[in-house]
Amino acid sequence: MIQDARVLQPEFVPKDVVHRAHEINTLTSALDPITRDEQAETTLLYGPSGTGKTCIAKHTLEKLREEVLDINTKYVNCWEDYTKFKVLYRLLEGVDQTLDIHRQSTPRDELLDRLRNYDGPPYVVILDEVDQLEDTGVLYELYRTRGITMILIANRERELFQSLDSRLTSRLQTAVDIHFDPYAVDELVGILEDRVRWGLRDGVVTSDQLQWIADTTAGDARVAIEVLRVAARHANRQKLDSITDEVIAEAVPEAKSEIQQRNLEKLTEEQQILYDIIASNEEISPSELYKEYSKQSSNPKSDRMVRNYLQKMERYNLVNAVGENRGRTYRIVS
DNA sequence: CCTCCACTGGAAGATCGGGAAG
DNA sequence: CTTCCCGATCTTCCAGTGGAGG
Repeated sequence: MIQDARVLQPEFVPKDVVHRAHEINTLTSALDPITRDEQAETTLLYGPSGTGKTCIAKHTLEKLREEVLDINTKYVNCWEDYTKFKVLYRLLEGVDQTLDIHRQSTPRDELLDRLRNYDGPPYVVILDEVDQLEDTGVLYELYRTRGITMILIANRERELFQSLDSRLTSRLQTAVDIHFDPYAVDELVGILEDRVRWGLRDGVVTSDQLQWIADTTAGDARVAIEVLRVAARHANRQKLDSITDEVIAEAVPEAKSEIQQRNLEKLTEEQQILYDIIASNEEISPSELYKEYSKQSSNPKSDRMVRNYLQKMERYNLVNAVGENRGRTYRIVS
């Protein structure tokens, strides 16, 4: 059934990307100055999840590496590395400058200084989920650092700019914007067909079935590929010769809940308590939520901290806050 | 209109835990 | 071992917002 499981993993970046030619071209020409050893403009990639932003950024950078001998690149996911320190640390990793960084011997701004002093080949960095940064001031610092070209990825343009440093906002007027729309059904089918061809044995899934998967996933390639992965895994376990309609029907909700589950697992114990309380109520007011939380937690944190947790859970898209001020209630994202 | 109050989120400082030096 | 320093986490304090009710 499964010949190469890697192509069904979420991080997989194909060698050949069939769609998004326009986006790739725009990004490629924005990065073109690098081939002449000149400074390239910052690029901003926007679009909902599963529209190929990360994939296209990585893919284009890979092509650039084939063309330019002397270049450093680095991918940083700001969701995982959301502090200024971690982002800078990752970037130094990309140029092998972290060897002797220890927390004690490293004064506060040493990391940035080191990046500034870096005078190697052009350094192109992808900062994914950049709106998740707790301190976006680091972007301004990086913007001012010669030799570093940034590719910034965010879900929504407006939300990104709200969180940005005003000094940076004005400078990004000249940045190259690339918008990503959800995939059309036939594009999504094409993407799935490629993955099937590379990763599964011939004939295990029909094109009608791929069409069906594409239809139910609303242009989100991440979810569509996850459905395919879950379906292949199920069929494999049940020792079937091919993926049946039944298997797909099961895989659709399961894939969606697996994606949700992965986010839930990132929550701390305290955050789990909050999530469970909200989940057991249709909606709940902040004060009631905190009262209940204090009762259930063996080591309750302050209400201010709980507000931080809830903010984080909102960003993970697990919890929804409806209304402002007095009227606000929290509920679970279904 | 004004006051009250539940709620938000920024700022500043305390505390925690880990790693390294003495 | 103790002491020191760091980032991360958490608390404390507080100004601001806007709806409810006089």
